[in-house]
Amino acid sequence: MPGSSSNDAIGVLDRMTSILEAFDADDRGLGISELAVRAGIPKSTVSRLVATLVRQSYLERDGSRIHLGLRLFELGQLAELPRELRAAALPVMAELRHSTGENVHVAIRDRREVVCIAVMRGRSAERPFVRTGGRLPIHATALGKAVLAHASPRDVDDVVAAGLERWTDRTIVDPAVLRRQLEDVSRGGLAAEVGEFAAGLSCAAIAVLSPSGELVGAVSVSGDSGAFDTHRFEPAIRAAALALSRRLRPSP
Amino acid sequence: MPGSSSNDAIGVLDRMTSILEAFDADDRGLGISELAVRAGIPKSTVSRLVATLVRQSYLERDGSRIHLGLRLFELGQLAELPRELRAAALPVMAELRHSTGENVHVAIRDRREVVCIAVMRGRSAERPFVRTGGRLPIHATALGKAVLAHASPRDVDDVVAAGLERWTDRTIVDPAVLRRQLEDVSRGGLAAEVGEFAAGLSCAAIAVLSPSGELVGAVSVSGDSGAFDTHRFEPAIRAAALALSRRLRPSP
DNA sequence: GCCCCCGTCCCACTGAGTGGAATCATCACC
DNA sequence: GGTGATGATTCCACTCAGTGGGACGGGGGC
Repeated sequence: MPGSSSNDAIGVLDRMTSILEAFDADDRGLGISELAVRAGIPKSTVSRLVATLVRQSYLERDGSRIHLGLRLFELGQLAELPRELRAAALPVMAELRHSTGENVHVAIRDRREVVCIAVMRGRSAERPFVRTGGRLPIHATALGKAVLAHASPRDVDDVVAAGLERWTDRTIVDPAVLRRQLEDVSRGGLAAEVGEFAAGLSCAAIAVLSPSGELVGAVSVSGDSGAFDTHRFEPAIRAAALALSRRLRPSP
Repeated sequence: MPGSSSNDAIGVLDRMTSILEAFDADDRGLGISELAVRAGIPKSTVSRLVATLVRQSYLERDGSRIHLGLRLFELGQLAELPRELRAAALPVMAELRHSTGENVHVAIRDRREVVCIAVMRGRSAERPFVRTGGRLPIHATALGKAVLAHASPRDVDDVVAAGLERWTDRTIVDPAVLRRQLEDVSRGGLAAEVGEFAAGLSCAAIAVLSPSGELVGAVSVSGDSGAFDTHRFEPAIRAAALALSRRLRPSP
C-alpha cells in the first residue's frame, strides 16, 4: 500500500533490481515508459538496460510489452532452499490440508518478510490469500511471527526499528505487544494472527526447524476469521511441522 | 557437457548473469574463488558484485558458501508465460501420465533451447531426465523439434548456423536430416527422439498452440528406449496438446 | 492531416566500476 | 607455535562503461 519508491539505485545492479521488481503479480507486460516511472529511472537508461536483460532472457518482449523472462524462472527453480523445502513439504502439506480442509502454506524468512514457497488450497476453502513466491510482512502474519520468534533478539530489533507497518486496524504496531507475543511463541506457543494482515483472515503457524535445530521456515493453516478457531488445528500443524523437520536433509 | 566459457561479459549486467549462471543444479553453494573461476571474472570484482546481489536477496550467503537467493525464486514465480502454462498444463499432464504411465513434460522455447516448466513422473517410470526449470538442446530432443517445426525458417537457420552439438552418437548433427524431420513434423507428424539426447532415452512430443494458433510450447512423454514405442502414445499426446491448447487464455 | 505518446538513438561528460596488489582470516600440517 | 596454502576482503588510482537530456522516427487516435 505505501509504494514509497525509495530509489537510491546508484549502481547498475541496483537499477536492474528496480526494473525487475517493478513487475506486479498480474501485469500483462509493461512498456518502457511505465517501467521507467515505476523504477524511477530515466527512459533512455531503462531502454538500454532492458535491451541487455532481454538479450540474456531475463526479460522478454513481445512488441513493446515487456515481461519477466524464462531465465528467472529457471534460476528460481535452482535456488536450493526453496527447492529442497518444497520437495519435502508437499506431501506433508497434502496431509495437513486433508486433516484440516483449510488452505496450507509454507514460507521462508527473507529479512523483514517471509516468502511463500508452497501453497495448497483447502477442499472447501476460499482461494489462498497469497501465491507461491508471494511476500508477506513478517510482523503482521502468523507465518512471520512463527519464524521471528526463533530469530535472534538483534533480528527482532531490526524488524521493530524498521517500523511496524499497519495493514489493518488489528495489525500489531506496538513493539512491546509484538515482543510479548514473540516471547510467548518462543516458549512453545502457537503463532496466531486474526485479521492482522487482511480483514477477515485468520492464520495459525508453527516454525519448521532443521534436524540440527536451525530455523528453516514455517508452516501454516489459514481460513476465514468467522469460522476459524486459531487453536483448533494446533495439533495438526505441530505434527506437520515436526514431520517436515524430519524429512529435511540432516546435514546443512 | 561442453561448458565452453565464452565470456565476453563486458557490462556489469553481463557480469552478473555470468555469476548467476555459474550455479549448477546440485551445488551446495560456491565460494567466491570458485565463482570467479566459473564466471571468468577477477575475484575482487566478484566479491563486490556478490555483495550487492546478496544485499538484494538475489544471492544468499551462509558463511562463505554462496547460494541462489529467494528473490530469484520469487521473480521466477512471477514470470507470466511459465506461470500460466503451468497452471493450465498440470491437470492435462496428470491425465496424460495416467493414460501412459510414463514421464510427462511441458516445455517452452527459449532461443536455441527449451526450458522445462513442468515435469511429472510416471507411475512405473524412472526418475525424469530433466527437472523443472531445466534446459534442453532444441535440436536433440523431441520437445525441441516439436517447437522448432512451428518456428520460422529463419529461426531454423539460426539454430543450424549455431552448430548442432553432438550429445550422443545418435544426435542429429546433419542440418539436412534435421530439416527433413522438421518438415515432416510441421506437416502433422510426431516429433520423436530415440537416444539423441541421452543414450537409452526415447521421447515423443507435440507442439502446443494458443487458441489463436501461435506456438506456445510442447508436451511430451518419455521413457526407456527398450520398451518405448515412440508412436504408441501418439493419440494420447495429441489429445493432451489439444486439451492444453483449449485451456489457454484466448487473448494473448 | 495533426498531435501526442512511446521507444530508440546520439554523444559529450563523468563517476561508477575495475582489478592488481596488499591485507586479513582460517585452516592444515609439520 | 610456526609456516605455508587457500580464500575473502579492502584499497586506490585509472579509465571506460554507463549516463541521460534531447533529438529522431513511427504509429495510433481524434
